[in-house]
Amino acid sequence: MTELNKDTEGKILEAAQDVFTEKGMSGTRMQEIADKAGINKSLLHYYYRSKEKLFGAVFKAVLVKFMPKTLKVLSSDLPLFEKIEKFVDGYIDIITKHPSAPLFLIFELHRNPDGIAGILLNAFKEIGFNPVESFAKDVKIAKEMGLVHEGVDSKHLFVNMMSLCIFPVAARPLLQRIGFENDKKAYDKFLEMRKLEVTTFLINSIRKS
Amino acid sequence: MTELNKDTEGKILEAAQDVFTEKGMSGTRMQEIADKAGINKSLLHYYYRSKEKLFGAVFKAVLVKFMPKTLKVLSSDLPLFEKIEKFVDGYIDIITKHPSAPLFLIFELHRNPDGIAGILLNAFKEIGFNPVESFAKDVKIAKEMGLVHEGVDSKHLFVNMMSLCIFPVAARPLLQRIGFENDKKAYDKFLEMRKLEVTTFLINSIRKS
DNA sequence: TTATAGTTTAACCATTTGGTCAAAATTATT
DNA sequence: AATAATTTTGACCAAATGGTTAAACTATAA
Repeated sequence: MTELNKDTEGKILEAAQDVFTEKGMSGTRMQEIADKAGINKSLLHYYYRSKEKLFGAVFKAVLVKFMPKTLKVLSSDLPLFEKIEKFVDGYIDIITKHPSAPLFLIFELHRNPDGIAGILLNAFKEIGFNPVESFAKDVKIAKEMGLVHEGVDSKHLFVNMMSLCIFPVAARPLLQRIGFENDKKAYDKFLEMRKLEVTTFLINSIRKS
Repeated sequence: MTELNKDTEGKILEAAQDVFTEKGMSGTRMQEIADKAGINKSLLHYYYRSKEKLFGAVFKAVLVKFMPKTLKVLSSDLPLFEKIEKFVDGYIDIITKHPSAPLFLIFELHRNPDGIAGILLNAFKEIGFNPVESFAKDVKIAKEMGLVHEGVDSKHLFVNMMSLCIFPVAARPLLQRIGFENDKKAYDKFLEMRKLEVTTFLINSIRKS
């Protein structure tokens, strides 16, 4: 629990977030959430009518935790290289703090794509901002300024950036074992270094000259 | 079903693979596997004693499908750049053919890291080959030949390569929607192009001169 | 043909699980 | 203080689920 004094509804949502992001929708038991929140199982249904409703609330909450910071960077008018740097830095930070969140989002999206992707797309519509399109503009400008190769494809670049940030955290249980002898601290350090590594890696591969 | 005539045990394993990789351990119902295999639920327990045993068989089968091809490339004595090219090409191919497999592996590994990673590590031990270490040697040689920058870190490079191959397939339900208007063919094409894109992207970022 | 071993099925069982409900406890209102 | 509204609990329920078992079916060999 982040805060000590919280109303029941908040305590439930927080506990639910822990369990849902860790075990996914189908792996989560309402009883476990209740235990973690230190309350009776019936209370879950009192505040959130059903498991699905509670799941929806959690999913939204996780999105809200992730989107604002990252969108702020992406929608800023920083030049491309700085934007990449800021994004990578902030993104690796935030998913390191919530390591099970991205895998949770991806897995549940895979399970029920249309039902869940709707939430995301609506969020984009509401703020009238699509990160992919916005990124394409940035790349175009950088090309016109002669900073990046003409051959650079903005969509590939965007996907590359996301991949390089998310995958090493999502696949940590695997990677930490096959490449770091399961040394937690070593992997933490590795992730910290990745901020610079990924940034220079990305920029090196697109920079002209 | 790939083959028409299969013994019951094979039919079960194939159906189980479909359902498990799609929905994960906790989201899978034994009944659904039985239905998909066209047999009685009791038969599942006749051939594989329990759900966990069946899950274990599936997990191993998925590993076996992935490992050999990729390990063959990684353990070959091709020079670094060609090795990267061959690996990326083959890997994107195979995970495009089994799109839910990598997410399945990662998710289940996240759920029960020690229990499951053991299988993997044992597989490596058996063949006396660790892809990460082997890759480190290749990079070292390429450095000595003056082909790549001194600053290149082999572990980052390896993780980058895996990330760039796996994530775009694993997160397809999300990416296809936010960047490709949910156009399946467009995303297929995007993935196909990624083979070249990722290869040049990786090599550009490490090549000297 | 008949005995035998292996395969498949239907009926059942025990437990788990999401969910309900009425009563108790607590808090707010008059 | 008395009453009403809200919150919390424990007991309970129906459906789902992994698993068992005995019987039926099939193929094989003597």
